[in-house]
Amino acid sequence: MLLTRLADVSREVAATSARSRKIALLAELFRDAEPDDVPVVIPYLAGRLPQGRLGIGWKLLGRRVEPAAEPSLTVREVDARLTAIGRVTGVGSQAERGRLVGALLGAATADEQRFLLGLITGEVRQGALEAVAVEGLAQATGAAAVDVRRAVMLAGSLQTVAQVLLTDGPPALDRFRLTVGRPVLPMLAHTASSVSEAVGRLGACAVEEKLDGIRVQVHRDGAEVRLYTRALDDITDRLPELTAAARELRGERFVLDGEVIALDERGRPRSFQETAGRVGSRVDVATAARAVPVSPVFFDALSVDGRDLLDLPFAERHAELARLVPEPMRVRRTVVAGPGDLPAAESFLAETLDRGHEGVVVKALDAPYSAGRRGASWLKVKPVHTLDLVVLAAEWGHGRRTGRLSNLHLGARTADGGFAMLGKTFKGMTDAMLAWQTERLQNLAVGSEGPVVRVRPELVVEIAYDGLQRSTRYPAGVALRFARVLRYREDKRPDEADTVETLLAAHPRVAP
DNA sequence: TTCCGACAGTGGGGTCGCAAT
DNA sequence: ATTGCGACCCCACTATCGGAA
Repeated sequence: MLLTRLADVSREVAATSARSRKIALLAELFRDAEPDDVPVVIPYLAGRLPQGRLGIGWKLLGRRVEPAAEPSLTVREVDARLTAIGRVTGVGSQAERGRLVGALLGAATADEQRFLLGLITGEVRQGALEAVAVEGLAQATGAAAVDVRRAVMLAGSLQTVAQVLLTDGPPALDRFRLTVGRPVLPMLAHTASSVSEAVGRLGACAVEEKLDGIRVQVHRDGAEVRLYTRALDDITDRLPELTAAARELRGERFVLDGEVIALDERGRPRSFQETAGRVGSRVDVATAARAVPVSPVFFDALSVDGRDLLDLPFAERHAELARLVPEPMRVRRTVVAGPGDLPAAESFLAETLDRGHEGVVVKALDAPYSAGRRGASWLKVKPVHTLDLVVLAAEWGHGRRTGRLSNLHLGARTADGGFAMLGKTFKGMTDAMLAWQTERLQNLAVGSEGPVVRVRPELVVEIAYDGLQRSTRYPAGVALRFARVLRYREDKRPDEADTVETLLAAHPRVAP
């Protein structure tokens, strides 16, 4: 199949807003793909490269390449050339990758270039990614969409499911079962604004500590242990203490879901930055492990001794977990019968925060494990802080925000009467707010550097954030975590905005 | 007819490791 | 030795479509 066909379909998918039409367009393309093209065509139309990331970003792609006049590239040729680019390493590799990718783009028409650039940078922006591709695949093969989706979650990969499905037909989907050693996409949580809202929605539920660490899926089959991240990257080699812990558990074969976190001598959580730095260290693991030891904390069991537990209610899965894993290695929790038990749930949240953790996850006791989905049966609750800050600058947006001033630079007042930048945010704005702030900020503009428009510090905005973190980038030595706009405060003058001093006083453990 | 779940898009800060400077 | 870049951790929120209620 020619690449130009994919570029055309992608453009058509982007041009239609109807999801059903996007699905139909993808289905038609998948039906036409030859078996050998399938492993490439399916991931491409789901917006991903089958070989994952190639070490090529915007900087290496910055130079414009003269497009070819006529399409000639086949998808298999493109795939082969990208695989070759991904294999280039060592001294001079950046220049060589740049040269190879330039040559590839030179063989592509303007339309094909747009499509390839989107794929390589991971930004296809066609309003259709994996979920729509799954539906398209189902439509192309006559399989039920739910069955295809389930197979993808269990295989952890759309591509392998697509190949089996297109070669052997819908009955072959039965082959995809939870297998020890093969990671499953983890279940995710929605957000609730309070424990009472969460318990009100779920009824009988478990209220569990939410630890600020890194999600980990642990597979053990006899002596063999494997560890996977939320995106299913294999991180076994980086966390020897987790492998050892898994070997000490009583079961021989299991799959557990949990969090890995660095704790101090008193058992209090260290900062997320320390945990993430440790889990990210992969060259000198022994040294990193001595400096920042980590602990596993489990909260779910997906498979035990050959039994697939995914469809069991959470209460039963947890009973299996409790049989297998001793209490210190399980997440702290309390079980409540419903809204009548609200005080117990709320005091559990308060105690959890006292212990230094970030909040709780409220989980329905009767819910199955919805692999790969943000099921409504897990609700996280975290305290939200707010500040009134001053807009120091704004950046022009991309995509659907093109032509709008989008990303705000936020400052708090300093002792000397100036402002210290604490971070940026693009979150929380409605289309109406974007239009309003674009107009308003342009009237306050005093200059610009690249995409950044500096403004007179006159506009006050109320910001929600999850906490402070240490920063080497910002002048106060701290940055806001997950900042988002709540509303503009036109009733406030900039000299009424919050100060760095009060912010640091509110977060004494983070203050430099 | 209205409501709501699921998706895609739009980016944020930090850290590590590798290659370039 | 330092800097720049890309990959991945963590993540919130709005707009939209289309099926559920």
